[in-house]
Amino acid sequence: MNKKEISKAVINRLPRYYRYLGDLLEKDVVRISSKELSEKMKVTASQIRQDLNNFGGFGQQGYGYNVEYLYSEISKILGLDKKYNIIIIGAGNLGQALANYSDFERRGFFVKGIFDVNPRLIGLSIRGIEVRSTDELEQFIKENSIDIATLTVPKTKAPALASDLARWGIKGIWNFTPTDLQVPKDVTVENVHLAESLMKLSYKLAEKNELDQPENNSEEE
Amino acid sequence: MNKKEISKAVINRLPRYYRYLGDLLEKDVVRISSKELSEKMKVTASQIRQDLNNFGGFGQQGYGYNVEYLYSEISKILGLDKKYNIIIIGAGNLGQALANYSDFERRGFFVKGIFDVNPRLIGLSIRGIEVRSTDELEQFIKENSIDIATLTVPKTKAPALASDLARWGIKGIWNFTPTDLQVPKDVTVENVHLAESLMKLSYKLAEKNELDQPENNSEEE
DNA sequence: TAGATTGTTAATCGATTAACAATC
DNA sequence: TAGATTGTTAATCGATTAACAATC
Repeated sequence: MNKKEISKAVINRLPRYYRYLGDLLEKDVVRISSKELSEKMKVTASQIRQDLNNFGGFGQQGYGYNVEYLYSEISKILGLDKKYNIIIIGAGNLGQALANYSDFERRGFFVKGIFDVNPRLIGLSIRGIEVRSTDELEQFIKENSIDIATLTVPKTKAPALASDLARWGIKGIWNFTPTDLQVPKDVTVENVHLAESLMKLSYKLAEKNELDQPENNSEEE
Repeated sequence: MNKKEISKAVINRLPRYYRYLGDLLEKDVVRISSKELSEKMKVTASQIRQDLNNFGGFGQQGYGYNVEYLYSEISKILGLDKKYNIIIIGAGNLGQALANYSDFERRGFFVKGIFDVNPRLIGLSIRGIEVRSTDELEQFIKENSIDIATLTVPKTKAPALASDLARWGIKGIWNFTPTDLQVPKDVTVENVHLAESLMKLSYKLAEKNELDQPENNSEEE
């Protein structure tokens, strides 16, 4: 039916290709071969060619890839040619930081609303966007055709909120809460688990430390 | 020499096990089998057993795993039994949000300093920690034996900063800038690429949309 | 045309799952 | 003891890398 499933590993690498191509574009690089790119990105040229060929033949034998063209093709693959209306739920520090991150708009993500339960935050203006009460969520989502909700609320509030959002027509959840949300299959969740990221760093540090130690390998004394 | 290399896939899953076990612990669950846990986490029981056995036999035949014990073992594996001194470089919105995220302290990560180049931010106090000038970085790192630096600075500043930090003895970098940092191999980098995360969400949304469309498969008209 | 480099098939490697003997 | 469930080996599956014919 539709082309064979793209593996998750490939999808995870796409934004990175996009970033490197953007950097090349800024430096006015016109063409690049999979070999050159592979050296910059520290992956194999083979992997780059395999990955890209999941989506089509974007290169030319004997030439390589045109940077601008490939950049724009990947941008389409990533859906960055579309516009998304997004809201941020939870106007705490992280929510505010995300609201202030104007870079998202360049990529087509427009912050239409910010919500919180805290009366002290409601009414506050962040980059010109007023913080609203979460009571208004349902109506706001429907009236402003919101596609994506960013969740920066306390963990305990997340599950109920996620199912409400799904019911109200949200199609994507950018989840910053440390939980795995249960949502209907027409809703997509992308997680940012900061605490887990920090733990991975901690693991790697601890691991290196062990290798350095003269290593006391004996069990009990 | 040392036990066989742990794969990256396993390490990435460890913090998630840790989170689920923490949740079970809060619910006063005493024991759990790989089967039960696998149903909660939506992975195979086999994978759980394989993953854990990379680090040792934490379970007991016929019984399963003691939640508290396993939790504490994983915590050690992740290096969460150690204390880390951390600084945040870049006191913008995201830096401030991270500084305010007190939860890190519970896991042994102590924010000792916050730094910025902006004179308007210097002197400001965040959770009782004064924002300092980046001029003081080298001295501060050495005097306070800082282990980890969190990078929430503009992309352009990141590469030079990373190599300075390595020189000054930082062992881990939690990198929020959209770049892959070049560091000596005794320094560990853990990336949080928010823009890339959002692009993955965007990809998944775009992909679903395509499947819904009646799919106009013809090339050009 | 000759040289370069892709697109793609085949080979290898690694990770996941299944199966089951060991054992609590 | 019988039942349950681990730890671990073997089988399968998928992803990465290598190789090379196609072709610009």
